Amino acid sequence: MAKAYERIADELRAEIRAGQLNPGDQLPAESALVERFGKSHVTIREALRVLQTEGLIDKQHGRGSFVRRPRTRVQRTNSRHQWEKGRAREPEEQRLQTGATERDTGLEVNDLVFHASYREIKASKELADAMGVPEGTVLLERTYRTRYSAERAPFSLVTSYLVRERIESNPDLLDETKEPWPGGTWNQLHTVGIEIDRVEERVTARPPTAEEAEELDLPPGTSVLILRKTSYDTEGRVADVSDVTLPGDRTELLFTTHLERW
Amino acid sequence: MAKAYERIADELRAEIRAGQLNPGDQLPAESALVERFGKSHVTIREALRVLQTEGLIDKQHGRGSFVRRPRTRVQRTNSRHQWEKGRAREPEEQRLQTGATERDTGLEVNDLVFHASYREIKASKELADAMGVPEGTVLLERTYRTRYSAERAPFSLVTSYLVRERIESNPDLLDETKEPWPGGTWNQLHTVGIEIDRVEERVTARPPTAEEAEELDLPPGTSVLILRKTSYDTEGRVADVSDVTLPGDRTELLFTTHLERW
DNA sequence: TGGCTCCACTCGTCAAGACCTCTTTAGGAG
DNA sequence: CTCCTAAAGAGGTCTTGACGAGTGGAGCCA
Repeated sequence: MAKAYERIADELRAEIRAGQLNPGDQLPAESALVERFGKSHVTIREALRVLQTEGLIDKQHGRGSFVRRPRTRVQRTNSRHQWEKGRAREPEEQRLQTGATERDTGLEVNDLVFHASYREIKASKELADAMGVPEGTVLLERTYRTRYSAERAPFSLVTSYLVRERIESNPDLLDETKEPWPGGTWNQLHTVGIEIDRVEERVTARPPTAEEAEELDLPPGTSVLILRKTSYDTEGRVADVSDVTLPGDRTELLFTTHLERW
Repeated sequence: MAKAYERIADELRAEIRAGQLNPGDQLPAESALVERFGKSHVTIREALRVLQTEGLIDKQHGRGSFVRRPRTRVQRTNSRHQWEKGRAREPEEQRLQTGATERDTGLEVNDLVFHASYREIKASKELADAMGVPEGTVLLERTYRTRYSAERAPFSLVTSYLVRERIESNPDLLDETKEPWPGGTWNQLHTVGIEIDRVEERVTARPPTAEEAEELDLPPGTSVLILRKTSYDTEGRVADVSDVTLPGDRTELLFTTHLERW
């Protein structure tokens, strides 16, 4: 004896998968489903909630429920790192002309970068471990969002960290009145003679927090990709660490690995 | 005038974040929360549902609600590809001794591979594009699960594809009575002289489908990582394609990118 | 024509209550 | 001492019913 709301969810899910209901199509109104399944309002809503958290439908207050349309994804590649490394030592005028590196189905776009905050913090245990420094070490923390030109919602929330001590030899970098972007973290590192040798990227996924859902404009039934990027210099020391939150329904990470010959 | 269930969810969420409630701790019973907030059963449940889909709490029928404990993650690296490439040409006895490649916090483990199905299919439009062959081309499809030694639930669902024609020169590979595993896809390719040159991995994230949640034993409030791995041979042709579904709460993908020197 | 209001239709929130199922434990039967 | 059972206490399902709130169109009015 299966539960009523599960049976209803199963039936509607099957209809969507079978193509009886196509992306963008409106589902019958809740009142119609009450009739059709002979169950109460609340039970019908429970069934729809299941489909919503699966990301199968979008519910719109006052309008109805609709089969969700797949979103076009912005691609973020690891080959960009090589490109960014080169860019980091270009003179400033030149850097300003080339944009950022996100691509959308082959189409290159600039992202607008919104600088939100730039401050000094003391490394927590977790961060200290990640950066290979003692707990309490002074770090520079930069937080920003990137926004896809055409879209309203940001497509990434970024927090990046540098060890203050390692870039102190260039006093410009510590001047808070100076906008540290554009140029980017690697450019800062370049100015103090640090060369990046390799990048490690750790990827996980989870549901968005309430704040992330708000900021990235994520409807129920979506996930976020969590990416921690760690750059190492040529001596094997951690050069910088970035935490990136990406909308799971609009992002594709592309990693290319070249293998050695036999 | 915020909605009651949101206020309640916010308050409980704040308590969890502040550490008043620690991972593993039991939340007050629903009946106690009804008292505390002066709201009805359904409203309290609605609030808890919010926290559940955020992955903050686990609800256990008959026991109570508990603050979710972070799960230990199994790491899947891209450096494994190089290792697997070498392994593909080892003699069979030797391959059987070395296990698979998942690692758990530095500890190497064998995964048990459960072979589920092996069959021939005709390439759909989508797959044909991915493999660079005409639609309808005959493919070999293999589906299996890997299971982490200590755990009950699988930690990946895999479907991989080969172009039949390209491995026909080794009739052993087409014998359905022969277990194609272990050895792996790349070993099959090796026996017909195909060498892998590079691997592209595309990663996205979304909520699990009902079936994935079932198979991977995923509680509400978790995501899955979707990984499509495409291998290219030394002539730039697609050698094989694999679709992998990974539990987002138990998996960390680690990609290392080496940069060229200045 | 343009703009406004009203209304029908949609989904959203909340209540109170009945009854079910699951877990745990205490206590009794063997 | 072990095993079983009953009961308490937890969450799960579902109903009926009442409002609240967003959307969009029909029709009125200036």
